[in-house]
Amino acid sequence: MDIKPTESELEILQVIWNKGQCTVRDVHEQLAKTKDAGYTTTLKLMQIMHDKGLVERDTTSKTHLYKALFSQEQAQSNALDKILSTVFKGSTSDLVIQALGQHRASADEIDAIKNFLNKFDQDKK
Amino acid sequence: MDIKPTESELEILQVIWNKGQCTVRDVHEQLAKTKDAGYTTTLKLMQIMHDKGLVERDTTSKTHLYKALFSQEQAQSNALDKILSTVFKGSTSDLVIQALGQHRASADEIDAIKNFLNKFDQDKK
DNA sequence: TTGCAAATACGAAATCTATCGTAGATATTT
DNA sequence: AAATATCTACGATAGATTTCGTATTTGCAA
Repeated sequence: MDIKPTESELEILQVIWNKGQCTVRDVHEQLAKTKDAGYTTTLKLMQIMHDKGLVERDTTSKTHLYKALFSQEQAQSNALDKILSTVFKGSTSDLVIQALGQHRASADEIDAIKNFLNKFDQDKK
Repeated sequence: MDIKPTESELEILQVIWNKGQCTVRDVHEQLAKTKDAGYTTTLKLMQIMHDKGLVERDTTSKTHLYKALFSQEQAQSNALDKILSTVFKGSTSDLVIQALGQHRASADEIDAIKNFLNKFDQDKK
């Protein structure tokens, strides 16, 4: 998959990832909470996303149902690659440390990370 | 500062961050290593960046000198905020774990992160 | 079945971004 | 001083992205 969602497409994908399955109206109403764009704008974007293969849709009933074909994991991976190379000079540790410093993580989260690091160490041996 | 650098602008900022101070030619020659765009393209972009307030410039001599007004730290912070909200559902630990899993970190880097986490714990008490 | 509401399809305009050509200004070299 | 090289200024274009208006289709209700 060598297709990169645009900014607006990512916004839409977010909604779809959350609900699992969406109509255009679902997406549009969610977006309308923070943004204001017309309904047909959202529709058009979702049609384009379908053309690009970012989503699939079920057209059996009048109101189409969209599902994501582009996974959140893929988006995460792409996003990390990009900011690592553009603003972190490729330093993963810089990124991690800054992320932790900037956004209060809960004790549970910290534990999760520590566990991960320990497991990581073991794998290396 | 509510100005968001574009992709190309970030490429240019990277060069400026590294050198601290740049002429258009400096930037252009650096970019030319990986890309090919005309000199005036780089010039134009840097002029736009100046209009936007992303950089300042010293115009006392014929060849202008550019400095960044938008810091790398700021770019990092923005980038993290953005991908956290768009693709990581706000979960810092997901982001961190994925970053570490995806990009091999050196032992030193891992240590640095562990130290940071420990220090973090202490601060909380 | 007729009319209405809600959905899709589609073209086109409006923006934004990046690229480049050309003109004019400023230094440098011969 | 004249020619040459280098730089900035600036407008115009091309391409990508986003937005929207209008037409058409579909289902439902009166």
